[in-house]
Amino acid sequence: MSNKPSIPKGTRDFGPQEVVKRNYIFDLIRKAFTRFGFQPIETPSFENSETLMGKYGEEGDRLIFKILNSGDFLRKVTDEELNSRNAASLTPKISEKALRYDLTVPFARFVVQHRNDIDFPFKRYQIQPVWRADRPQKGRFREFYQCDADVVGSQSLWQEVEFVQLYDAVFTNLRLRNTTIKLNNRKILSGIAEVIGAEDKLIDFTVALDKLDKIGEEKVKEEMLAKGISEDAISKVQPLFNVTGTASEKIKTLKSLLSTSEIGMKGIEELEFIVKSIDKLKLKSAKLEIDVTLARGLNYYTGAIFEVGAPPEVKMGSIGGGGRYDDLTGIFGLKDMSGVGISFGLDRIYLVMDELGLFPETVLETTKAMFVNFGEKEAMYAIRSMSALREEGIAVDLYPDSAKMGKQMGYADKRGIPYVILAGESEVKSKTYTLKNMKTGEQKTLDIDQLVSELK
RNA sequence: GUGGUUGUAGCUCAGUUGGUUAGAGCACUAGAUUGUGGUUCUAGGGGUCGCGGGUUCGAAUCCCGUCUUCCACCCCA
Repeated sequence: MSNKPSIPKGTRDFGPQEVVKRNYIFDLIRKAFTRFGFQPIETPSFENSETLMGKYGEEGDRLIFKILNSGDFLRKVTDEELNSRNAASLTPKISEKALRYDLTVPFARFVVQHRNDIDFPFKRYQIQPVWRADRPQKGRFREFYQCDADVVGSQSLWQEVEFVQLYDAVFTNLRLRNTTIKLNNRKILSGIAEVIGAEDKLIDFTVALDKLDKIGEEKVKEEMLAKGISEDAISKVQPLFNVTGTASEKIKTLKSLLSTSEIGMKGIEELEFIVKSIDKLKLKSAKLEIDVTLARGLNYYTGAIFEVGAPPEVKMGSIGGGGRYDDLTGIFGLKDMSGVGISFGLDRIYLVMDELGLFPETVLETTKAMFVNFGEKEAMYAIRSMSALREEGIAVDLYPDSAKMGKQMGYADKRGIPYVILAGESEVKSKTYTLKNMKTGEQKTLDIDQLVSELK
């Protein structure tokens, strides 16, 4: 058993049932993207390292899977470089490619590279796997799918409004109720930092604030102090720790807190527009909630920030996120191209839906009916009949060997095939079929037209 | 990257302070049942106890290393 086969940690095999269920989610997301006017693109699994490196912060660089150069990749490395044992300086010399870490940065690269062929505003969607050299844990894998929709080339806040509706549409179609779309704005966070005079500590401040509902007010303050934010500054934003009530009450609190900050007020204005619009339009199953502690995500967000929380009865991190980035393509040399986008975490949505039993039973019924094999003549009759059924779009199968009935029935039962068709000597003679419903045990004799309409 | 946890049959797990030939349930195969599955009964196959090393007369059991699983932190979908 020393050669027991295995797969790398954080990766998974998917059996037929899992793939069918995953495809169910993929299909609904893809349909929603299409209905909202997005067009599909795909980018390579791996990019040039310089495209990815440095875009996700230091932490992100560590989590990017690097691909070793082909051939004699150590030839050009000097002894000195090798002996220095400095991974950061050695890595670019032996690895020039890396697996994509998300879909947003490759998309930015795509936009810049194809700018002359793209009609702006450009609405694209992309459903592909990404890889992170992370340590796996619940809902966290090293290979997972992201389903992204972004718009570039428009600063209109209607995009944000539409993205909230898109989230709502997808989760409603998945029958995933009680999701929470948390909304914040980077400008509000900048405004807060400005008010307390700690602009340079914006990241530290927001990272600490983000943990509020997890570790509590006291611990957050402790962390802020530890990061060098003054006690005076913290007390200035005391109201921030208790922003409660309705959306308009929250906005009111924020307005009084940030009245001196121009950027902060701009952020509130944007937030208010989105909230008021959604209020008029109404959501079907999701809940939109202002959350000023929402700060996670990539540093490139400059406006709205979204994050979707799973239904509260499931313990799971966020199942989606996104936001506006005014200058994403700037890093690739294309300035003033505002973008906004959202992402669905397919693998986590799957886990949540599985836990809540939200997959319709019918998704597993991939094959509708199976013919029992009675022998050569009968098999020919079955094959002929199957052609007709398949042309009608009905998925049917024939047990390949004329094994014992019990065995054939057991096979159909285990595969979850809902109907078995018995076509033996007498049926062949009378050009009929005995259709057995595996759930009820009920059987009836039908001709081909009746069979088609029964299985359709 | 830090801390903890896990690994015994295809699956879920027992296995005493180290002591003969490592067990159960489910699953699998065959039969009871020659045109009827999910229930039942009977019989059978299947494990160098994750891997490597050490201690010992003797290791699934103790020690070290390593890989893997799951969890928390960091960060994030």
